[in-house]
Amino acid sequence: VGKIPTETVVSAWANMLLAQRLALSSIERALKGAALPPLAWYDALWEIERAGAPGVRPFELERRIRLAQYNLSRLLDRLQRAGYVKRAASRDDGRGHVVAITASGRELRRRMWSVYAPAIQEAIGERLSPAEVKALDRLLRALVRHSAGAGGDG
Amino acid sequence: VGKIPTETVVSAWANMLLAQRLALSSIERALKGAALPPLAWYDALWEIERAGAPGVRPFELERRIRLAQYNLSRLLDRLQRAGYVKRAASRDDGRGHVVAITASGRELRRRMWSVYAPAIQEAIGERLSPAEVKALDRLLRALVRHSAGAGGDG
DNA sequence: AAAGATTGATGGATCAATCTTA
DNA sequence: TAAGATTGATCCATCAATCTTT
Repeated sequence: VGKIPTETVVSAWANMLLAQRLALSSIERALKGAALPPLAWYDALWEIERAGAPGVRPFELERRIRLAQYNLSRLLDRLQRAGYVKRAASRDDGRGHVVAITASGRELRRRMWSVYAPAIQEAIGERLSPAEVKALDRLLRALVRHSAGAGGDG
Repeated sequence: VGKIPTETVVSAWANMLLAQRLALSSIERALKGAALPPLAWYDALWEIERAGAPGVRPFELERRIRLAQYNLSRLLDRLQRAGYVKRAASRDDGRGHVVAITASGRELRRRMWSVYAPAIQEAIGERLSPAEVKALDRLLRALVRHSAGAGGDG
């Protein structure tokens, strides 16, 4: 039997949904306005770029960006078709492969950040004082920390 | 030219994305586990129920739950087909209509809440102290407040 | 049998165009 | 012309099934 949340807990949840929806839609609008791909591409490219030259296994990516396996599979298809990543058979494990970013992928990631970063600043940085941002970061971190184990999508 | 966010601003944003993704997927999992429809149905039913007997215009709903017009139009189609809402021509305005909840719609909303509420408690209430929840609510409210005007989806 | 990954089918979200009345 | 609302086409997300290698 689950416990009932207080009014404040429900309010915090509702405001989190709303705040994120507002921020996300303004960020996506900014990206589209600059003729750039959606945010999901950024997340994937960023993690793949961080993995460097050896590349990264899809199942690793899956955990880092919290995307279901089949979902990631098709996102990688699109990124590959557009020339932003390359797939190569894994030496260690015959079942899988490794994904690496290309030069144009790095370039796209950089261009996306030049739009994404100011949009984050506008949605968060300009609406709270530095101390408030720090407090918010701390509270959200606490929410994430305790659920490290729990599933993402699958 | 947009300003660059600080590290803390970016961190807060990333943790917000992650925290919400984790909470949402556990909530959706709980609903599915109880053979109930997705969260979007709850939001719509709740606002329609709040509107009471006279019903509510879709363009009003659109603003309250922040859903694009075409998106809402199809969600209402599904709710209507399932018998949870009714549409009727508007007396005041020949262009539009009003939407009202049915008895089985109210019943579904109530059943969904009995799963949704404990899931919110688990995701937020049990991970922060009451004082922390209050602080989080206040900060998120500030993020929302300043963007009251800005667009939702369309 | 389980892990890594993909695929066919289906439903939902989005864009652009459309329709009706204000 | 603009507001309220819907629809056809298309793209993405999701489910279930499948394939290969461990």
